[in-house]
Formats: sequence, structure tokens, C-alpha cells
Amino acid sequence: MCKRLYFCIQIEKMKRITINDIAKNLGVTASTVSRALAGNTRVSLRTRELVLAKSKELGYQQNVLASSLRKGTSGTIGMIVPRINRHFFSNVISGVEEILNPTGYTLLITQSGENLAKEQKAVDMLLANHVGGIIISLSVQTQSYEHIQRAIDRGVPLVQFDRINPDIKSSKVINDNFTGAYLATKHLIKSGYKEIGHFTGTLSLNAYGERYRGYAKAMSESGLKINESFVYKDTITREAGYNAIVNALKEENKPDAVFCAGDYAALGVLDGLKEMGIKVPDEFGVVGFANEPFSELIHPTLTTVEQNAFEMGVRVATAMIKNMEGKYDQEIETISTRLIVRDSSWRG
Amino acid sequence: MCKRLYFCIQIEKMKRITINDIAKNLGVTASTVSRALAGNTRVSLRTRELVLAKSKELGYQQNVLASSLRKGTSGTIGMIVPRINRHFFSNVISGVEEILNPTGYTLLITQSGENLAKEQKAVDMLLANHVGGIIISLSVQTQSYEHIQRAIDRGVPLVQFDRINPDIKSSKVINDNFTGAYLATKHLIKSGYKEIGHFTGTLSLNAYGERYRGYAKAMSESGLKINESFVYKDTITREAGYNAIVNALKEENKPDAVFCAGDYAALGVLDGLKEMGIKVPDEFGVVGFANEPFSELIHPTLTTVEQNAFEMGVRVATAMIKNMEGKYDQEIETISTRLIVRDSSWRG
DNA sequence: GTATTTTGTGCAAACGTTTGTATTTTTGTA
DNA sequence: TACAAAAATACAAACGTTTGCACAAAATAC
Repeated sequence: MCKRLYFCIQIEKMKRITINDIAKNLGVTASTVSRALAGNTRVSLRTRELVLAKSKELGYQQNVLASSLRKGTSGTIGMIVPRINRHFFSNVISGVEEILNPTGYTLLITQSGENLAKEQKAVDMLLANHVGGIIISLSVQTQSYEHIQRAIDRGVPLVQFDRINPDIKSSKVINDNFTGAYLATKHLIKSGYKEIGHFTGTLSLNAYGERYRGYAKAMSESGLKINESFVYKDTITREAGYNAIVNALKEENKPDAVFCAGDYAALGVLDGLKEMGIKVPDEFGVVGFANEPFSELIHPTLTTVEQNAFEMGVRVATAMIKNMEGKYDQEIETISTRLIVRDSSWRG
Repeated sequence: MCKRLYFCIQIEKMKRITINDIAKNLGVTASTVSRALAGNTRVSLRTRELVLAKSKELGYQQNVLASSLRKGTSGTIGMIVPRINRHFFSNVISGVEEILNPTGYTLLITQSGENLAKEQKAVDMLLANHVGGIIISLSVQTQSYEHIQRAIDRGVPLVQFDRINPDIKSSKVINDNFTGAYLATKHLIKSGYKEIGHFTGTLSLNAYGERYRGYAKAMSESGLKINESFVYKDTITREAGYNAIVNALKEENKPDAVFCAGDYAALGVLDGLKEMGIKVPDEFGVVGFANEPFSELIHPTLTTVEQNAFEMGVRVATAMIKNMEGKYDQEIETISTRLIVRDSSWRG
């Protein structure tokens, strides 16, 4: 086992300081100590000060497990995101932490990896850990919702964000995908493109559905017709974007611009265009969605729609706390989005 | 509170199924159920099957809190990283999850935000939650280590990774920063640059110290002298990289290449060079460290050192499990790094 | 047939809190 | 001084498990 003897150390079971130790030490009972630590005014100021001093002296640290067990609620909130390393999600997480940390709630973060089975497991794990609530953004795969319902049936507050299912009864926070997509498409139109395509994800996911609607609205409003052969679904990765644009430009009727429902797909599109020697934005316009960090670093810089991820996290956490306090409400909150115009689309 | 009355639902305290419910239902005691669920052969096969069936029927889910309280160990592992949205760290996390998930351990992820106070708080939070172990990568700010020692003193297994303090007695997993930096610098030398600078972080952090050593070794080995005025510390952000290069090129003696201890700084350097109209790689060579996703997307593409983050996560988790099983050992594991040559440095 | 082992189960305490109720102490009032 | 009210503290049960020990029944050995 151990490479050398002197590397091995006997880890003795550390005796933790409990409220009983403090109680014995001060000649009071555990209940008094408990109340004193909670700041309960039913114990005299003198005793409270004594307890606080002694607990500091002994290095007392509350056993959250015991506390949660007794109180029946764990002060832990579970969060399930598709991928932790997506700019958008990690910023939502930061927003959630911003609100949760000061309140003493602990955040348990897990990734579904865009995989339904892992998402289901994650929910069960969180339930087993008796989390006080669950925050979730659905994986692209997720088409069955028993696991979500299971959580709700247990009475665990649920907040959905970004990738939501509108039919599930829970608080929801979403981006204004519709307006973002609408503005993006309008911008392409104003920039003089006529044959505007749309590369998107699974339309059954609310976020992508709304983006499609925004795109469609802008088109019809400007009297442009959507050519359905310019609309590619399940096209959200770099590779898929590349394949789609290569494919689209082989056809008789070619688009002269494309609004992608994600920056990665837009990146793939730019790859393809560069390879084919097509000039951006002169000959072809590209707009993405999400404002991934790379979007302003690539050449040409990518016009995209910014989602206010941090703000969304803040709202999500706030909604969760409200829910946990029993003020359950099903309202959908919408976070505004913003078009960021860069080089890939503007030929004003 | 609630906007409309029909949105408000009375969340009744859901009565969870406990082992007692199963016990009563089957006419046995809770202890038998507990043992049966644990697969203890001291209870008859028949009873075990009965219990399993009934628990499935009633939808029993273990109360992890009660179990942890009784057993004195929580099956939860805490992980503290500086920033969750750094490519490197989120990949380490994925690696850790890869190992931990199948074992049933739960991972509690927190960010220190490169901030000592938050890091200390995070440690205390994890201790209060009675985690079975702590995985940590230190923040750049961290110069005092009482909080780390506190955890060790409690007998909580600790694994440090990447940003470690070698003096703390714990398992450690690090990148081969030395070799990575050595190869990067050698490469610049081979590419014909002579006045090679180095932009780095806090040298007291092991990772940066080692990179400096690798840089120095390559230089001296090739008979080149390090010009200390070309070495900039605390230069790991884009902005700092920009400022440093602008500053460095104002001086009489100018570097003609720079090895940055991070890709973000290298990005800032490229910004500065572009602004000053200096051609890369013809007039100036740049190498980064970390292989951030953007490094292959920018123009010119950035030569950098790849760290095997996922592999590191796997090793970290493995070390942690070993530790938790009492096989404590202090060995330092090293994960290999690899130079990726791109356009920013090669004028072979 | 009795003595011993094996096997399966029950009992009860423990983990460290919290909290409703009971009890003691203090304070105020007549 | 006596008595009620208020304040401070103690008591004990509970949260849902796990686990050492006790015990009964069945199986085996002599």
C-alpha cells in the first residue's frame, strides 16, 4: 500500500467539539447552547456571550448533518446543468452563488453532460441527499420528465432555467430568446441580406423554439419568405455548423446569410466560408447566439446575442429561496437579451 | 407574495418513506431492514428480497443525512477551485466526476474566485458539512494556510492539485509544469528568437515557480542569459499581458519573444503586438500555457502547452479515494504536458 | 437425548442537533 | 413578606439511520 513506512500516518478519529462539550464546559445544557448559538433571546445575553466565547475557544463547528436531520431540511440546494464548462452555465452558477452564499445555503453542482440517464441519476442523487431544492436546466436529450415530476411529488421546490419544459409546474427563468433572435434577424435584414437561413437545435426545447419564432417573425415582418431548406435543425456544434453550411451552399438556391442559434455553430459556419473562400461580411453574413468568449476573439469577430447569465443566476436563486420559504409561484421570469454587432454581419 | 391566488399551492410536508415504514409493513424491525438494504448476509436471503421489493414498492430512498450522522462520515467530497469557468478546472472536475460518480460519492463543488477569504469560508463550509475529503487548488492570493491545516487537523483527507503548497502534508497531483515550460522555451529558441521574456503569475505558487524554472533551464542550457527586466510577475490576465508587452517594448532593450505562463496573458500580448503593428511570428514570437479553447481560434493561432486536465481529475479522485480508505500517502503525482505548436511562434 | 454451534432477528443506544414543555430562578408588585 | 408574572434554563423526545449485543430458533455434533 504505502511506498515507505514513514509516509504512513495513523489517522486517528478526531473527536469533534459538539454543543454537549460546550454545555458541560459551562455547566449548562445542550439546549441552552443550541439556542444561544442561534441567537435566541430566550437565553440571557450573559449566557449567550459565554457560549459564543467558549465555542470559539474550543473551535466548535456545527454539525450540519445533525441539524438538517433534526430540522428536516438540509440547507443544500442541488443544481443540474448540461455542461459546467459552457460560459453561459458557469456564469449562471456564479450568479446563483452570489445570492446563495450569504444566506448560508450550500450549492451542490452536477452536470448531466447533455445525457438523459445522467440527468435522472443526478436528480435521484440530489433527492437522496435531501436537498432543499433543485435548480435545473434540461439536457438536449431530455424528452421524458418523470424524474422531474418525482422531485416535485416529493415536495422539493424546483426552479427551471433556460432549457425549460413549460408544461412542468415550477418556477421558471428564461432568456428573452424571442427578442434576441428577432433583433439578430432584423439586423441581418437591415444589413442587406435577403436569403437568410437559420441553424438551430431541437425545436422542442423551449429556447430553440423561441429563437425560431423570433427569426420567423422578423422575416415575415420584413416581407421575406423563409426558405425551409435553409433551416437546419440539430445544428449546434462547430462541426454541425460546418457541415450545414458546406451542404447549404452546394444547392441551387443558396442562402446569403445565416442566423445560428449558438456561437459554436456560427464558428463552424465561418470555418466553412473561409475554406470556400467566401468573404464575410461582404458576401455572406453570420450571426450567433450566446456571446461565448471566443466570439470576439475570432476573425472576423462574430455578431451575436448576449444572454445575461449572471443576472439569470441571481433571479434563479431568488426564485428558489422564495420557493423554499413556501411562497411558491409558477410565474415565468424573462431576462432580457442584447444584440452585439461585430464584423461578421455588418456592411452598413 | 403570490401574484394570483390560484398560483399558490399549499406544499404539504411530504411524509418520506423510512426504513421504519418498511419494517412495520413487513413485521420486522428497522435494524433488519437496514441490514437487508446494505446486503448484509446476516439477514436471510428471503427477508432481503422481501425488503428490497417492499422498498421499491413504497419508493423508499435512503436518508443520507441520517446515515452520515450515524456513520460519522458523509460520502460527500468537497472540491474548491479558483474558477469554475476556466477550461482547465472544469475539465479536472469532469475527470473527478468520472471516477467518483460510479462509487456513490457525491461531489460538492465551490469556487474561491481567486480570493483567500472566500477560500477560507469554503473550507469551513465543507468541514461543517462533514465532507469525507477535500480536493483543492489554491487561489493565487493564498499565502496563509491555516484553513488548510485546520482541515488536516480534523483528520479530513486532503488532495491538492495544480496550484499546490508543497509544504503541506497531503497527496498532491500536479502538471509537469517544468517540462512544459522547458519545451515551450526551447521551441522559441529553436525558432530563432534570442531575447525571450517571461510573463508569469505569483512565483510562490508552485505551478508558476516550476514554469519559471523550466524557462530558466532552457535558456541557460542554450547559453542564453535571462534579462530580468523581461520577466513580469502577476501577469496572467489579458489586460496584464497587454500592459506588460506595451511596457516592455518601450524600453531600450526589447524582448523579441515571450513565453507566457497562461494563455490569457498571451492573448493580451497579441493584442498589444497587433496594435503596435508588430508581425507575429516574423518579428515576435509568443507562446502561452494551458491550451484554452480560444487559443486555436484566434489569429494568429497560439502556440501553447496542453495540460491533461481530465487525466488529472481522474488521478486526483483516485488519490482521494485511496486517502479515504486510510491508505494515506504523500506522494506527488505528475501529469505530463505537451507542447502544441501553432502560428504564433514558428518561423522554421 | 443433550450440548454446541450457526443463523436470523430484535433491542436499544448512539450520532448531534432542535424544540415543545416543564421547571427553576429572578423580578416586580401589592 | 407573599405571590404572580416574567425570564432563564433544564428536560426529554425526536429526526432516520447503524451497529454491538442479546436472544431465540434451527441446525449440527457428540
